[in-house]
Amino acid sequence: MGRPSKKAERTEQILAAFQRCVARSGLEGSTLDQIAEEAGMQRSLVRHFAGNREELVRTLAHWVIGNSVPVWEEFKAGIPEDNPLDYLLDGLFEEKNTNPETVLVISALTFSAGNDPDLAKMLRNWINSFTQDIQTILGSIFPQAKREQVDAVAFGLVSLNFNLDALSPLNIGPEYRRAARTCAESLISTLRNASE
Amino acid sequence: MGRPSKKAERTEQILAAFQRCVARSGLEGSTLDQIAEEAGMQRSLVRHFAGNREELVRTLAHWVIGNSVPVWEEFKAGIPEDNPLDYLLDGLFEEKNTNPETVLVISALTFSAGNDPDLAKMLRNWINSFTQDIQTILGSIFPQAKREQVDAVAFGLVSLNFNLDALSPLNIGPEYRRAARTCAESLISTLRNASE
DNA sequence: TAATATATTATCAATATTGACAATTTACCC
DNA sequence: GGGTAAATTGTCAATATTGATAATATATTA
Repeated sequence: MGRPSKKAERTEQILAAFQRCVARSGLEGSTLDQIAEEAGMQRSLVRHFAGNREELVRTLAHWVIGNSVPVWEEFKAGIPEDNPLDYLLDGLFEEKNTNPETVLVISALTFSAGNDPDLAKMLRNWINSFTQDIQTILGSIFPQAKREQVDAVAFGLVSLNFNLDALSPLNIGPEYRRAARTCAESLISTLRNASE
Repeated sequence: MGRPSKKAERTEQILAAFQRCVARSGLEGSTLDQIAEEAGMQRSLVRHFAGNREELVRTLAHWVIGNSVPVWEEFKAGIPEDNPLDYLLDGLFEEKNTNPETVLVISALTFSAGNDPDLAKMLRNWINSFTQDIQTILGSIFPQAKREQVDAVAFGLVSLNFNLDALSPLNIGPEYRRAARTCAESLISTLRNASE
C-alpha cells in the first residue's frame, strides 16, 4: 500500500542530469542546485532520492561504470565475422557512434580519484577490463601476433579514443578525428605485418 | 623609491601553488584559501597580486602555456644527430622525464574551455603547435613518409603521452607506461617501413 | 630621519552551497 | 472515503567561498 515509489526513475533522472553537468563543468563545478535544475526538480528531491553530495558522487561513479558495461557488451556481441576491424574502428572513432560524455565524466572522476583510493581502484578496473577486451578482440583477429604487441596496440586504441573525447570541449576540427582513425589503422597494420 | 616590489616573485609562487592544487583537485575544486595555503601566504595576498578568481584562472592558463614553451624548445634544441628517435621517445615516455602536472592542468583547463571560447582557442593553438612540432621532427627523420601518415603518428604520440599523464591519479602500474612506449615505437615503425 | 611606495595583516559584508527537517500533497489499497 | 506510504514543496541554519577595503608594517631613497 501507500504511494508507488519513483525512486528508481527519479534516481535515473538525477544521475543522467549529474552526468551532463559533470561533462560540462566538471565534478566540483557542478552544484546540487545545477544538478537539480538540469534534472527538472528541486534540490530537496535530489537529496531525498540520492542522499548528500558524497553519496551522490559515489552513486554516479557506480552508475557511469555500470552503464558502460551493457553498451560495450552489446557492441562486442555485434562484432561481425567478416571485417571485424572496420566494425571496431567505426565504433571507436566514427563521430556518429561516439558520445564524449562518458569519457569526460570518467576523466573528471579520475581527477578526484587521487584523493579517493576506492574510486581509483574502481576506475583502474574499468580501464583494465576495457583494455583487456580490446586485447582479446585483437588477439583473436591476429592469433600469431606477439602478446606484448597486441597489448600495446590495445592501449594505443584506448588512448586515441580517450584523447579524442577529452579534447571535445575545444571544438577541435575533424582532422583530429581523421588522424586518430588513420593512426589506429597504422597501429593495427603492425599486427598484420607481424602475423603474416 | 618606496619598498621594492615582490609582485613577480609572489605571482610566481601563487601560480605554482595554483598549478599544484589544480593537478590535485581540479580547477573548480581549488579554492582561493587552498591556493593561498599551498603558496604559504594569506588569501589577501593572492588577491593583491593576482586579482580575483577570474583573473587568476586566466593568468594561470597563460602561465602554464607560456612555461611549457621554453621547456619544449630546450628539448627540441637537444635533439641529437644520431638516434633522434630514442631521444624523442625517452622524453615523451620515460618516467624520469615526465611530470604529469602540466598535462593535468591542461586537462582541467580543457574542461572549462567548453564555456570559455578564448581559453578554448588558446588551448587549441597550444596542442596544434605541439603536434605540429612532432610532425616536423618525424618528417625530418622520415622524409619519404607520406605527410598524412606522419601527421597521424604525431597525433598518436601526443595522445599516448596525454593519456598516460591523465591516468596518473589512478596510480596505474608501470605496464601501462611500457605499453605506451611499445605502442609509440610500433607507430614510428610504420613510418620506417613506408620510407624504405 | 622623513617621505613614500609597497608588502602584509586584519576584517567585514555579500553570496553561494550544503545539510537537514517540517509541512503538505498525492496516489494507491482496503 | 479513510489509512498509509511515499512524493513533493518549503524553509531554515550552518558553513564555505569570494570580493573588497581599511589598517598596519616594512624596506628603500632622498
